[in-house]
Amino acid sequence: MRLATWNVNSLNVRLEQVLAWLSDSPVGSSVDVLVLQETKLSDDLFPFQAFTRAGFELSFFGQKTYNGVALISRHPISSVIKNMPTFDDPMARVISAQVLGLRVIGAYFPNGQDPQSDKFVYKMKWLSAMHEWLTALTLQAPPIALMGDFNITWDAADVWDPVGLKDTIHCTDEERAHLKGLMELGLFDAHRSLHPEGKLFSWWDYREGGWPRNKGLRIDHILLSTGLKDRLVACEIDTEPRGHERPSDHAPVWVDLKD
DNA sequence: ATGCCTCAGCTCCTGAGA
Repeated sequence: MRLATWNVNSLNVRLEQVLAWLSDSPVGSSVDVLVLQETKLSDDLFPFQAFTRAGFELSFFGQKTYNGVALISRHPISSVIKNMPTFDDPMARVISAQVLGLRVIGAYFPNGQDPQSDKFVYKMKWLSAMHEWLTALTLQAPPIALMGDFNITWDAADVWDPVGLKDTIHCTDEERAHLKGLMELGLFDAHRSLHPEGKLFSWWDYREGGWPRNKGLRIDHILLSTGLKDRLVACEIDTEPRGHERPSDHAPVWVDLKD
């Protein structure tokens, strides 16, 4: 089973790339469940039929201009939850469903903008809410895959310039404490567990030649229940789409789990 | 340089992203 996450930075702009990735690319054509972030589309404008015609089941939850998430599956999905039941959020950031025996969660964590800003305060509250919700979920039976754009690096190994970017957004101790706090719930970072050397990135700034110079961050993650550890066989970042014409600034991240 | 790109929209500039 292959699960993937991709922040597409506007599904309106990236629709053809997403469909082509799912149908033709070596990685995407084997994806069973894909979660998207930053679709930036209200539900009435979501290109629902483009996916159903291609044979997918899906659920989506969005708003105009900002945020917006979707869960796209080649298998039946059930028990869809939009946002976190315990957190009244005006922004469309979380979608989850039961699929292939897993609770798959696609999440667009807040950016936070600047550690001194109100948006950072919101990010911290949102992270506390995620911890609270996952505490309840992990007490229930199914294994969990929490995937998405976390907007947090784990440590220096996820940062192209850890000295220059020390204590900037995505790299503060406060954000990282929240991220590591999720591991107390029995989750682990699939990518790091297979790539302990780090320095592999999932996002590159559009500015300053971020992509050609490999000046990136690893902020898109797949966290799995520890019970899935024996089934994990691969976790990779598919950098190929980042080199497309009009690319998203994020690359897809995927895991393979044994049946 | 509080910028550098890219995207959306109360759209030809501005706010936000990360």
